Amino acid sequence: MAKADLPSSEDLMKLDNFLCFAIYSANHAFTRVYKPLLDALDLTYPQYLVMVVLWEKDDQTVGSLGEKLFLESSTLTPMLKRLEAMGYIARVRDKTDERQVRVRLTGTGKALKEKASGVPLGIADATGMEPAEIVRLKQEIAALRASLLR
Amino acid sequence: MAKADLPSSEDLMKLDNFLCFAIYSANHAFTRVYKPLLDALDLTYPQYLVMVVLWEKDDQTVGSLGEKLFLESSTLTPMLKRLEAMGYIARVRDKTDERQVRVRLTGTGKALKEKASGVPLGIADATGMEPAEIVRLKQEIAALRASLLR
DNA sequence: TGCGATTATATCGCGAACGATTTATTTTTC
DNA sequence: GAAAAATAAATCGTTCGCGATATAATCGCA
Repeated sequence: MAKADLPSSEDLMKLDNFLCFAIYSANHAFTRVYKPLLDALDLTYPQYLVMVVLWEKDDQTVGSLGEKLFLESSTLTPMLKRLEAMGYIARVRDKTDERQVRVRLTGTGKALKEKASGVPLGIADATGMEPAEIVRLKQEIAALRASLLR
Repeated sequence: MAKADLPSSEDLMKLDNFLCFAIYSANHAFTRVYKPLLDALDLTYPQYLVMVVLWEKDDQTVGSLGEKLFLESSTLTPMLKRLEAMGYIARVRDKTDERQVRVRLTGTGKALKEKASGVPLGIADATGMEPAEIVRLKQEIAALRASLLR
């Protein structure tokens, strides 16, 4: 296949032409780049994403976190228990609707935000991309996600 | 933040501005889209990727598969055992170098390629993107992956 | 030749991630 | 106002994914 050509029908079955694999493997690559930065905070990459959502808006339900992160309660519940055991968050049943669990940052959890403040720039640096380029690519991929979930 | 602006320093900590999260969540979205298509083949999405690599070139070592898929032997070994148990592949020690395990398609495994032939178009369809656009985005993300792993 | 270093795969423990199901609570409906 | 439907989390079983380590085979070199 020449550089500018579209994949032929047999090329459709080659891994290197898979958009999904590019995303799959880029996701793993991100996880690796995050690892050393997050080790200092005692967070895994998915745990860090949860903390980012809570730093943005404290006191959210499990469902609300799940909507923002596209995760199920079956994934979040164990993760949140770990974050609670580490002392970063507290999980409390909502008094007015006992079905819901509200997730709140502890003092330690709030304080962690400062320690994490350098992470985004470290990551941006590792991408080797310009800020504007990052924003554009991010938007394209978010649009793709929306199409896939439609 | 206005649409065309770059993220300000406080915006850097917002999930919606994370390129990594766009990729992370798009990856999950792909997994969901693949699910119904792969159920018919009795394959998970990562197992399907392994089969794609083998359909492209049969008789590869675990290490060779790992290089192409960016996966460790600790991930591949159990996956390959499952594919073997399903009868799609065979795992045999290399006679000339007993450290290596060669992974080969069985007849059933080869035949599965036909059954899977419609999958790529089904996925392409779900992206809602034009072929040329898919190729371009795939290349950009592959380049990003390369930067991250540098 | 033989022994230390390297290489290839496997094993183990842990943390995601999901679908299916369960439990508990709230809301709806009759 | 009680039974039925809906909602929110949690639980369970399975699969991925990795790092650290183990095991086994091969290589390098004195």
